[in-house]
Amino acid sequence: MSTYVKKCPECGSKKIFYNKEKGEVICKECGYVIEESMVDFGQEWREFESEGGGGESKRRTGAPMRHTEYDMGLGTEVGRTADLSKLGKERGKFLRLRKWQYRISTAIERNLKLALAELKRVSSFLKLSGSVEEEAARIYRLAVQRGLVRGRSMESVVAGALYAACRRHEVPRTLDELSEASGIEKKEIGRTYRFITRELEIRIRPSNPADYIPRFASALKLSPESQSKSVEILERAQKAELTSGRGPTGIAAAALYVSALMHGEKRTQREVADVAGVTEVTIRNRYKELLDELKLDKELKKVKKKNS
DNA sequence: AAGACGAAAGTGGTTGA
DNA sequence: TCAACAACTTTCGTCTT
Repeated sequence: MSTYVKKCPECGSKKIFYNKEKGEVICKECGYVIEESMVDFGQEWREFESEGGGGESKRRTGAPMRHTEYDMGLGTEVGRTADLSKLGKERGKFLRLRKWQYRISTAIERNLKLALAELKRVSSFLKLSGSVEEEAARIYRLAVQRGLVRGRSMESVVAGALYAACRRHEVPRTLDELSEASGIEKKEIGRTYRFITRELEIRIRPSNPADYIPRFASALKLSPESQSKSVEILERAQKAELTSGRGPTGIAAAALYVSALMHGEKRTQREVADVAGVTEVTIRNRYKELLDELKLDKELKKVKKKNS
């Protein structure tokens, strides 16, 4: 998978700690800050209406900037109003230029229209929120501006942008889900995702296993109690340094599996594995680590006695 | 019979020389 | 650029419920 940190680049230690409040990833061994808080990609559009008083002066004219509109409501054109008769020799050049510009811009617009249509399709398939969709559109637009689409299919860049947007908004989807929704291979999405985030210098911190819990839990129809228990387990796992370098989905799946057991809502490893997009083996491994390190086996036995 | 468990070999990606 | 490596998967045999 993608960009969760495995080792400290400074001292090579694997003791890596993830501090959500500060948005930092720190090596416990040498204190090296591996990832700073992310670049501010805050929304361009803000609502000033509700503020009493001075709001009026700040308000923009015209429609809000929406990145999902294919040309943001703006457009550039080589002047139409120039007096052609004054141009003399330059006239031909001017017309050619205008034609060229027209061709290029319509080509870009067509591409953007297509891309945004695809983006909306995939995003509604995954039931993503509007703000994630906006973010993805922004990322895609940036990618186009930097010429990063060249040599890649438009669809894969869209998928990569969506994947990145989801993670920035801490509602991560798995590569498998993106792959299913977009019809692009997992590998390809991962590749373009890595490429565009590197080129655009979009910093994305390692995804937090807890972000996956709500979705997985509801897919498994687990009670809210099990769900919050699994989050608690995850917190303890982080403290025990069980999470760094591991696939976040596997850890989330194992935590859910245990907490379901503890609340008498047994799900098979296979069921959990399927919704989390990992194998039973991975769940078993994480599960075993959780029991060993967090002494959960005692709690489990208590529950078992209760039930018998 | 289904699910859980674990060993062994294979895959794709990262890292460090 | 290449080899070592860690995480994860696939496959399969055995044990448990």
